[in-house]
Amino acid sequence: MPDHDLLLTFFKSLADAKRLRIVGLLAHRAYTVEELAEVLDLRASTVSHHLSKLSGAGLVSATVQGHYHLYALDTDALEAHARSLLSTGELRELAPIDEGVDPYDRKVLATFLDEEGRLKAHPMKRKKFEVILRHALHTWFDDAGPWTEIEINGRLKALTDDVASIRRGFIDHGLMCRDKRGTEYVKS
Amino acid sequence: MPDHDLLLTFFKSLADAKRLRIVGLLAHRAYTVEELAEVLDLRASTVSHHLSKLSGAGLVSATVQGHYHLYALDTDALEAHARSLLSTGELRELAPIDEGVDPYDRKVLATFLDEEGRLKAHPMKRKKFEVILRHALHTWFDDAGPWTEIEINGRLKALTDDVASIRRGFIDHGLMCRDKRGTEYVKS
DNA sequence: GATTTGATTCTATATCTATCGAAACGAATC
DNA sequence: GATTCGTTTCGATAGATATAGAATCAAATC
Repeated sequence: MPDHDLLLTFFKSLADAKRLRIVGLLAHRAYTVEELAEVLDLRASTVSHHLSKLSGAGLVSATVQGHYHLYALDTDALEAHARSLLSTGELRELAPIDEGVDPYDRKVLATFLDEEGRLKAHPMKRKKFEVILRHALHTWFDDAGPWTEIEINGRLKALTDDVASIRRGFIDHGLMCRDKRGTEYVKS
Repeated sequence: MPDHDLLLTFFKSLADAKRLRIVGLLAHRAYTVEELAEVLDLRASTVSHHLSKLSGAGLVSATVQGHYHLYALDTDALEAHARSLLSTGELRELAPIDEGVDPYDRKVLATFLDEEGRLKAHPMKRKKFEVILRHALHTWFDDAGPWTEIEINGRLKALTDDVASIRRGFIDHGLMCRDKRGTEYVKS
């Protein structure tokens, strides 16, 4: 799970009054589900739901003890997230911005990529397709290479399922070429 | 606004993917509403709504600049909240509980401790066992710690010969936790 | 003053989620 | 094995909220 989603589930898990109180209670000692239900004036099923959210964010964990499930706070996870809020550096990584990309390219990318950065449609115009190609090359092939076809396909999976079109595009548009034996690819 | 609600609005304000990205973007530089709308692919009115939430939590603030409203991140507010997550002490204040020996506890202690204050039997009920644990913690571990396992065993000898059960109970019930190296114990 | 531009407010809607009750489940007890 | 007890899962519902669009507002430009 990328950094962004990790932080998001973290915040979502704490964005509820009852769950905040649960964390507060668990900061004192471990509780069972029914104990929490009693204190919070909720049904056990509701508390269970809250605990599953907190546990999904890694904030609490249960140790099964015969009949009971003892829920305890994981203070380390809390600290880890808190620390990432203290550095603006980490915050910046939440929203990487493409410096150096010129306005036209940015516009094209915004049009053809969705929020996850996946290809929404194939640009018909050659010029726009090349913007996509350069973006892909810069994003997933920043190392020196060479790469096998399998390797290339694997990396491009993040962009689109139609990896072949992109791979062929790299060749056709002169951004990559094959080595002598034709088995491996390298940047031109 | 009490501590609890402050933290709640803080978490609610960040419990949204778009708002997290806004914070990430503002960590780079200040943005206007329409700039953000463009980048996030949202209407200006929606962005305005998000910014009002963030501003309600004190995370961003706008400086009016002629035509534009320049929104900037308030890193101090972020740090302040992050810091409160780092101390379990502050977390406990989220859910104050009434310490003090209540009648029920006294009854349990009378049942399971003999005249010398030694454990007559192991309570089967979890709740009663915890009464014993809290009593032991309060009686023999009033100092700050940390303690080695040997030290803990020594002190608990006054309570019972089966020191291991109690020591394990401290951990399982969230009253103590181990330090990083796992060699020493400290109150949670 | 009229117009334009950027931002906010208001209203409506579609999605999400907190909550409950019922059912299912697993472990301990009878 | 049947039962009980604590927990989780499922289905339904009511309340919250993210979003868009229209209307409003404020400042700058004409």
